[in-house]
Amino acid sequence: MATRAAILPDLEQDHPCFDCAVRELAVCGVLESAALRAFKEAGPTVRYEAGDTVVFESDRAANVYSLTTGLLRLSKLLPDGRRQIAGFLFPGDFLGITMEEEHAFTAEAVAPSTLCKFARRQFDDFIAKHTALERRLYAVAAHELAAARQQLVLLGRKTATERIASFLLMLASRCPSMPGGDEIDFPMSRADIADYLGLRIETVSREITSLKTKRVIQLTRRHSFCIVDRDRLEQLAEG
Amino acid sequence: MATRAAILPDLEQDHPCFDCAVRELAVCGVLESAALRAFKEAGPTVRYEAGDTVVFESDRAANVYSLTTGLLRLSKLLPDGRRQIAGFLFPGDFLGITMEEEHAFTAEAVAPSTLCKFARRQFDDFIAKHTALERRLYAVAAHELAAARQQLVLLGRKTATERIASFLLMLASRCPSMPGGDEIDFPMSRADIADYLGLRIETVSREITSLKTKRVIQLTRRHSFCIVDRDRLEQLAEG
DNA sequence: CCAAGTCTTTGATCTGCCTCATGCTTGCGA
DNA sequence: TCGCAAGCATGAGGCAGATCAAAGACTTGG
Repeated sequence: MATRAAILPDLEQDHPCFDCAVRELAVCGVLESAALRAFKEAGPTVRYEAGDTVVFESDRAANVYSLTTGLLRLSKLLPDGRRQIAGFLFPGDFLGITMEEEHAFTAEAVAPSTLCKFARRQFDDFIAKHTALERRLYAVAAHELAAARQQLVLLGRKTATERIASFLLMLASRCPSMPGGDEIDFPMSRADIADYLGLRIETVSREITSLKTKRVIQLTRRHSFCIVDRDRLEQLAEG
Repeated sequence: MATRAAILPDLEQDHPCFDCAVRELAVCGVLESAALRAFKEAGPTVRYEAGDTVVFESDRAANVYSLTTGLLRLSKLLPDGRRQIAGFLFPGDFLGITMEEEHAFTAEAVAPSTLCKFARRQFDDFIAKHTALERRLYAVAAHELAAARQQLVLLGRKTATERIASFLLMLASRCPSMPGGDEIDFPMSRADIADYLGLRIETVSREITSLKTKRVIQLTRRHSFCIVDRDRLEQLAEG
């Protein structure tokens, strides 16, 4: 995905973006040194602790964000308390894909997170001048759309076992494991997983136990696991 | 949504776009007469009958389309035959939001449909020269993303009754009824509805019957209905 | 106008996941 | 180190929606 060199030649070593681990992944990845400097000047770096709300659904969409470290969840609450998590945002992901006045979903930090924050007005002015960024944003939106539609297949047609297996494979592809190790850390709770997969926490717990018993995965700690039999897991994910 | 006048002053009366009923709704809505002429020259109008496949998942995404009349469904098939419909495309909708090489979903005609077809290469060249179109495409992608995520809430957390009620309200807002009348026509079968809502056809049929019995809706013919008690229907859709 | 096929409705029964209940584990502050 | 709260696991039983079965209701073609 990211093909250019990790270090921009003309960027000062003390610039906040200089050692950003996700610049290539993020929307900023398409910007040259000068454009990147101007871009970063448009907004500060902000930090949220686990559980904090970054944006609330129906709030005016006054800002957009680029997640640099941590994990966010995008969720919606029904009047009676039922919750659906529409997706998780990983480092490099963009928060604020909309042309509407209000946010449609709540974004909360699942783990301590840092984000680059931009006023939407300034952000819009900026992309109008930088076509590459505009195209990148479209690519990101198209990619998110395909991912959301893929999740529709999971929620509409997959069994509990298939959902859990699919979820673990997604984690494996998105959560970086220790170099050399194959242990995958994930900060979300069983409740988050349940609300993402359209299940109840008891079912999530039972299915994970079942995969452990069948020696498909191994639970190292509560929030980390290893894939023991990847083929079998992929098989289980498809049905 | 569409704010400009319905008729472009400089467009010839015999131009295929002249009496296009959905030009304002479609991506073309942002183009001036000259740009629109150039745009339309880039691709022919094509027609598909009910059941025809417009694009197949995993096909190379060589073309993009703008739907002018009819109805399409976007679907995905699991290896064992389970099907999920990710969405329906109504006149004015755009088909081909992706930066990938391949289509992720199959698009089929639910009713006889006409589309403006564009080679993707030419389409990309064109949008690079017309910023307004590029922004409009981003707006469309963002809108579709929000709709898909809203559908995730339905599939993950709503009951069968809530799903059907939500679906009927969506139809009411998107299927134009006869002027003066409140009868809503929809061409999709019970199987399509079931695969869109993550239910079985028997459940769809039972829920529709139940709403009819409760005098919330009235079934005029198999593929058309009237909303008798809209407040109640909206109440049922939310839970 | 009728025959044959397809789509839809309705009924009876089954089952996967939910609900409710309880105990266990883990982490954290006193 | 202990105690307590929050999160997680596990068991028993229930229910919404699936599955199986069969009978209407349109549609199409001869």
